Amino acid sequence: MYKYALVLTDVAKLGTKTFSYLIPDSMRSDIKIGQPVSVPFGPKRKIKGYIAGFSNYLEEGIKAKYIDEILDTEPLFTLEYLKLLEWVANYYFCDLPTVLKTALPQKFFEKNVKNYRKPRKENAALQKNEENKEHKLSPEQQKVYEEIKHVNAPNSLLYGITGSGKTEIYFKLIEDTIKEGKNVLFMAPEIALVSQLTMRTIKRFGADKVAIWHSSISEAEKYSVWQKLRQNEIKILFGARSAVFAPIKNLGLIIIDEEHDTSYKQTMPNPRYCAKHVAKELAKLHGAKIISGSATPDVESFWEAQNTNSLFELKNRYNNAQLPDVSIVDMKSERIDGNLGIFSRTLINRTKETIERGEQVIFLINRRGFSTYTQCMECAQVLECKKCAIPLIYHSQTNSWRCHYCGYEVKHPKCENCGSEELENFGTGSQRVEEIAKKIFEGMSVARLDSDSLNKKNEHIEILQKFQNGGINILIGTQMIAKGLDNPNVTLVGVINADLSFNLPDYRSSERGFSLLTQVAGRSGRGGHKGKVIFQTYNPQNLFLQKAKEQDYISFFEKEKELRQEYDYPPYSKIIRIIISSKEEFKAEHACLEITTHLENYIKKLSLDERIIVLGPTPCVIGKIRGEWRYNILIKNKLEQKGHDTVLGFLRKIILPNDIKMITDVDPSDIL
DNA sequence: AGCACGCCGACT
DNA sequence: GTCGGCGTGCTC
Repeated sequence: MYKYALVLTDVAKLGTKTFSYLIPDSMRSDIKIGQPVSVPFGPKRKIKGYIAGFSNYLEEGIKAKYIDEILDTEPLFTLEYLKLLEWVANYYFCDLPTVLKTALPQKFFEKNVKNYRKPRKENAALQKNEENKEHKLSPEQQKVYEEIKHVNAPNSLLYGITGSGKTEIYFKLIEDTIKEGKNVLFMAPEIALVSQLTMRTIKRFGADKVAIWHSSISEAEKYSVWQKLRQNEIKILFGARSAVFAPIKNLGLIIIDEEHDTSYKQTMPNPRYCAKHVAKELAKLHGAKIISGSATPDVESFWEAQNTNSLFELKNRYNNAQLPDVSIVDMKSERIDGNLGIFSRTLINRTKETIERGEQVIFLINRRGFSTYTQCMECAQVLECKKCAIPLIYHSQTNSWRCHYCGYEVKHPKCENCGSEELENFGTGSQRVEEIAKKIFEGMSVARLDSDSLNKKNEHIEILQKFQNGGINILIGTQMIAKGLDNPNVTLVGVINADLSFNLPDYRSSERGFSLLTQVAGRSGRGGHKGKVIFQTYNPQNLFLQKAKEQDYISFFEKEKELRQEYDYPPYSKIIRIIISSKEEFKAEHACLEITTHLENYIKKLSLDERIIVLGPTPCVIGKIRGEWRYNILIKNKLEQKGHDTVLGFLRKIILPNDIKMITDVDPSDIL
């Protein structure tokens, strides 16, 4: 019997600390990990906390108080669950309360601590099993399914070209898992895809014991799902990245669809976790299997799958549909011939022909807004956000200039340098493409879909539905439309500026560019008719653009692998990025330099400097955000866990003045 | 986060 | 001389 309980308080900013409280004799037999308790805190406060462990020892100089009350005898989470969250906190360098806040429904943190198990009315019953016909796998699908089924590796990667029918294989595996009496977690990178998959699954298996979990689900709903999961009332949980934290019982299978997608990594607030990585830990806890799938896998995932014999491949499109023909149009020669517009003659003609045949067209433009920058015509100064070191983007809908980072907006800007109002918009954003397309393709129905068209609640869905029903001839969109859109009537995809995707100063920009272009190309020709894809470019010799044209992932991978190895990038190292920021530029720079020097010495002393490479300090590519100047250090760790522990151990000792901030991003998705 | 303690300006 | 400003620091 333990004397003390370790209580995790839900008071913010308390760090990783748990507080030790004496357990009153009356509670000793009931108390369990995961129970919410009320404890005295400070001179006159009582706060809520959760039991996170037990101990018989007390640190010196601390006098323990007694736990006040157990608020609910039923624990909210298990010890295993807590271990998973602790792993996240340790690996991603943040504190446990922060992880808890991300993982548990907000309702658990409400001040009013009573009434945990309010009975909730059932949600409007989802429609049941409509069709119950046989779902036959193609011989290729069947073969891959059986291979995956019998492989011993805990994580398998299903690499299958766009339209090859990965989902049918998932379904088959889900069926088997449920037959074994185990439950399934099915993740997709974003909410729209989660909904699509859920619908498809419900049609197939019925709505019984299916639930959804992502950031747009209401807190009340999350709470209700949480309770059902704990009662083992859910068989399949669909969700975006935050669903890895759902307390699924008896988990047998985790599916990670579109596994290349960077949305699996949380970039913004702590914990900056990657759901794919957390899923591996989760799977270990349950002895569950993971199946990840993509047409353009993450280079690291593919590498790992190759090296662990857990790679499975679908080489053909389902129903013998063919991959589209991809061609590259050189916009430089288009200019030489006197066409200064954003559409090449080829793209214009193909578009008209396609629509005349009654088929549909997609234009991809990887930039929202009207233009990409605005310049002073007197002194050539580019209009920038005062708080962020990035150009302001003109938006024609609101007739204003906006910062895509901090949301700052001006209606009547003047040149920062000379005060002139003679400003001109350069470059191409989705709104400009829309405006020009409406002129060129007069009489055809043109619509735009990007995150700016999400303002009105259902506009997004309405546009998509209209497009699916054939009511829109040409759909213009940002990368949003490259994901999952399955319209068999689309036979032409035009990429307005294919270079944009490759030009970011980031080690993964080739991967992202290749993946975006391949994914969007995959939207073309999914039905009976062969599709066509046109990449417009000013840089037709770009190697990765060529690979995207060939739609040859393997060859892309081989080339990219060489580059990664040469420069010690993942998968040949793991990256930890440290961002130091401050309102004063010199403070950020100075602190960053100091940390770099100390870190380098520390690593040298341990004789690890061959295997842990410290780069920096350098100003971040985006040098200022919301008035904070940013410097960064990049650490390439070739020692796996040991290197990771060494670096984080060092970072834990750093204490900074409070006008200087430090962000640690483990396995960053970008380094901008 | 709260709520204390603490050390400097305008009031009965 | 005291009431109160919110800066910093601690809470098992």
